[in-house]
Amino acid sequence: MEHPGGGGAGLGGGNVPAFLTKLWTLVEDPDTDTLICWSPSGTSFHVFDQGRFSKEVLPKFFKHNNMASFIRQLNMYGFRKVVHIEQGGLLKPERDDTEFQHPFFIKGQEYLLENIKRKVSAVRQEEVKLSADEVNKILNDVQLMKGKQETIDSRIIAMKHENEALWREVASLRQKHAQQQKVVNKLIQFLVSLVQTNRILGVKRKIPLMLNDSSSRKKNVQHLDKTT
Amino acid sequence: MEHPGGGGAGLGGGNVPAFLTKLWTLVEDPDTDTLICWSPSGTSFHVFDQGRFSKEVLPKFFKHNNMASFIRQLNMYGFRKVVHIEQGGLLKPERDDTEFQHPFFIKGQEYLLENIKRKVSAVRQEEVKLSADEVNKILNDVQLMKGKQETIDSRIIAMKHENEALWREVASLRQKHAQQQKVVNKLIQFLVSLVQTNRILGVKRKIPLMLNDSSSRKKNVQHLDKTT
DNA sequence: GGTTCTAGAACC
DNA sequence: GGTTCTAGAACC
Repeated sequence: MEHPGGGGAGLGGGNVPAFLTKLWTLVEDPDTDTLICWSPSGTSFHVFDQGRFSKEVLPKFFKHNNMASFIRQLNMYGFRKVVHIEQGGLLKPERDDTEFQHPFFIKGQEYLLENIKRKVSAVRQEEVKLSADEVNKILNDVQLMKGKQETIDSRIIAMKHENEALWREVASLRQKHAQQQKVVNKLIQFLVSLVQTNRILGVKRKIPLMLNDSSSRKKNVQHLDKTT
Repeated sequence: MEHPGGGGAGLGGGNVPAFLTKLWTLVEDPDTDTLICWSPSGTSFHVFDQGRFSKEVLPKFFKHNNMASFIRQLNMYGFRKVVHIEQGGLLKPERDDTEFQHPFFIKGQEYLLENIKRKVSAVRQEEVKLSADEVNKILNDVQLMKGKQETIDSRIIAMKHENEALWREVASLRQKHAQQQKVVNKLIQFLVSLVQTNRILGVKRKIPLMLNDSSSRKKNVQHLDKTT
């Protein structure tokens, strides 16, 4: 069913595209050897006189008579034109001779045809399909992120400074507190001695102090001790 | 000097590319009318029998005898093939007839040739020339920046918390300091009254206090007052 | 998957 | 800018 075209060369096996089976038949056919045939080595084929070939041979196998369409198909299947080095204008006044080749199109190696794959259609792979507009959008985003990072960086620096100043103030306040505590202790010490003196003198007076009040919040900030 | 090819049709004026002057000459030349000539309306031209045309006419004007190269040049200059609707297989068994047209290629309007411009070479505009590899590199950079920003964000949050705790400790310490100051004041007040009492009793003693010492650093942290 | 017209790209 | 080989893309 997948074997259209009356090539009739007994091409079985794998699913070989119609173009390849037709091409094989075309090259093999001795009747058309004056226009299309294997090269002597069997690794390529020649087309002579494109004008006659396209008008007399192509229509028998394809739905057209254009050499360009034939070449397009060859390229689509990975065939490459064989380029010849200039022969310095020898005897032959240049015969109309075009040669094509494909690593899996070899005379006598019919089974290799299965390895010739048609190039995938041009439906883009989506991956690289980026318009200039989309690229600009990405670059714009990057620019925005750059700006945001600079903003954040300066904010971090400001916070760092604020933090350092706070640590200094905390240290200062703690020191101040310790100093005051010393003062308080000395005062109390002094008072005690004074009271003792006064007691000797018979003086009695109530002392309204709240010495324990200021040390009750100490636990709140213990986890802040600098460790860095 | 910029006028090669013996067109000789008296093409003066602007800098018309050689291909266009040659093409004009070719189409005008009555000797080649059986192979290439104006259409009856003069808005396009026909090529008959590509085989003979490419082998007999092209070499006389160009450095090749390939129809494909001729068509490539036509397309390069913006010519378009004129596609004909199928004539339902009338009398003519299809003559080898190809027609091309360009809005500025009009019979008798030679001066219009200057308006036909060769399409710019395929040297990419650099802007959209991005390989998948380069795109991936950019996307990778964006990803890295994203990660960096997340790191910074969490660091900012940590610093913010630390800062808030510090502000709380500063407030606490200030309050503690104020409390202590009250204590100290009360102690001093008490002492003063006590001393006065003692003076009455004839007691004399030197008081070794350093009350001014703890308030001398106050200016260091004045700029930290919270304003938010 | 086949056919057609046009364009890309390398080389000259 | 010209020539050549190959590919893109639309349409069938």
